[in-house]
Amino acid sequence: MLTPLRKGSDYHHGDLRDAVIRVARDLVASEGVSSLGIRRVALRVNVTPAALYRHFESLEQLRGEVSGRVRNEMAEMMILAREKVGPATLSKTRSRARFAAIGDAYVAYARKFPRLFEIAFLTCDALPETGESLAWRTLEESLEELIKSGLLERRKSLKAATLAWSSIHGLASLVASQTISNKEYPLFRKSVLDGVQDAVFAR
Amino acid sequence: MLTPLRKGSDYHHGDLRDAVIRVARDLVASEGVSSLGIRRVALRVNVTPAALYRHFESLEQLRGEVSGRVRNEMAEMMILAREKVGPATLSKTRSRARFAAIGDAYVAYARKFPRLFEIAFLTCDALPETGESLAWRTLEESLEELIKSGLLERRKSLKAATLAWSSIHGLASLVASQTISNKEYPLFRKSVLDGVQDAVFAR
DNA sequence: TGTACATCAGTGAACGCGCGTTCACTGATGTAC
DNA sequence: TGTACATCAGTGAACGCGCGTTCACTGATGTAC
Repeated sequence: MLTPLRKGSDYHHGDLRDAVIRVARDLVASEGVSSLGIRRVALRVNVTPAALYRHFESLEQLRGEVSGRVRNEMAEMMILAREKVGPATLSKTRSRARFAAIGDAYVAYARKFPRLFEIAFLTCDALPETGESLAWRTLEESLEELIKSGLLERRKSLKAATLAWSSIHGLASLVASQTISNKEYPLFRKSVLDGVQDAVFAR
Repeated sequence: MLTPLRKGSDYHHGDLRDAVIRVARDLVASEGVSSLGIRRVALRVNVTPAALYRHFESLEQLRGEVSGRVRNEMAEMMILAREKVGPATLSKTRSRARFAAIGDAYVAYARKFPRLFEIAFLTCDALPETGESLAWRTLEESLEELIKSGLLERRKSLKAATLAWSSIHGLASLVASQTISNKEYPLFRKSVLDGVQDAVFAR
């Protein structure tokens, strides 16, 4: 496992910072936020606890770093799902499908990795300084497509963005926390997707 | 502080179980989920740690108990807000206002007590066996009013419930996690409330 | 009304543990000459 | 090409701490007679 990336030596790890975040992510994914710890992670990376302090100021900062990485990961899944539908065109069907795809991917992520979804939106004291998130930018792009294809009026687009995000995020959160079960999920999914479209699309 | 409820003795506490949950709730509210602990709570209740094991099997169970209590508290706030609008009538305006009130109260709670909102929807291994929640029942009552006053078609009411809950919950969650700031909140709030009504109410 | 007794909610001490963080150190690496 | 040296990412040991849980116990309470 975890072979040093360069040379024969393993006194210097090579890319400890990245390895730590990756392992921390996996730890949270499988055992939950509260099981994230300096020593636990160090053990799994095969490194002394103190070594982590070369790369992170504190546990709190590591937590923030993981949170940020997960938010990015989510956005990447959204983009991937959107591209899988096909490239952007002016087609109404196409842009609608691409829009639905990013919402679905968001919820799918929360279903697949509930613990990661949890840490992504945990109140963090020490977040890495983040500008506008990749996920939000992806949503904006999608709305732009909807406008260009004539499905959405420009003046409605901000409302559309906020409503879409809130309701999709809520669905994801209820799923992740197991407040709604797998059995109830399809109904919720349909209601939310339809509802967003009812409220937002020009008809 | 925390005087014994009966008699002069303080060897027996009187109502330790309830006091523990109450204090645990307050601890979470002010310092977050991860600061909840048997010893911390015991200290604040002025009781030996071991005493708590007369009333709870484990920390995990106490956590679940707090989570349940908070969900109830939220529902009570919702009902209070709804009644403040005025009693149910057949008036369209009235039932719409009462509907909006419970949604607003839900989000208001998350804004006021973000840490409590957090624990209410945390994945818990040991939840107290709970039937249908009070909050959900309150939402159903409100939808029934909307139907009776002619604002909502019965066949749409399940969709209305799920959409309303998802989007309001999402808004609350984004607010609690500080993903959206106080400055952005009014826009989100209006978008969500309007959006739900657009998607759901007969026009 | 007074006494013996069962009940059981509390005490207090101890258990072993893993935690985050610090510090003086070491040794691999890359650079300047 | 070979050597001296600065750099700095790692080690290893130690710190003090607070944690959840256990156990044999104690003493207040309410009940039966």
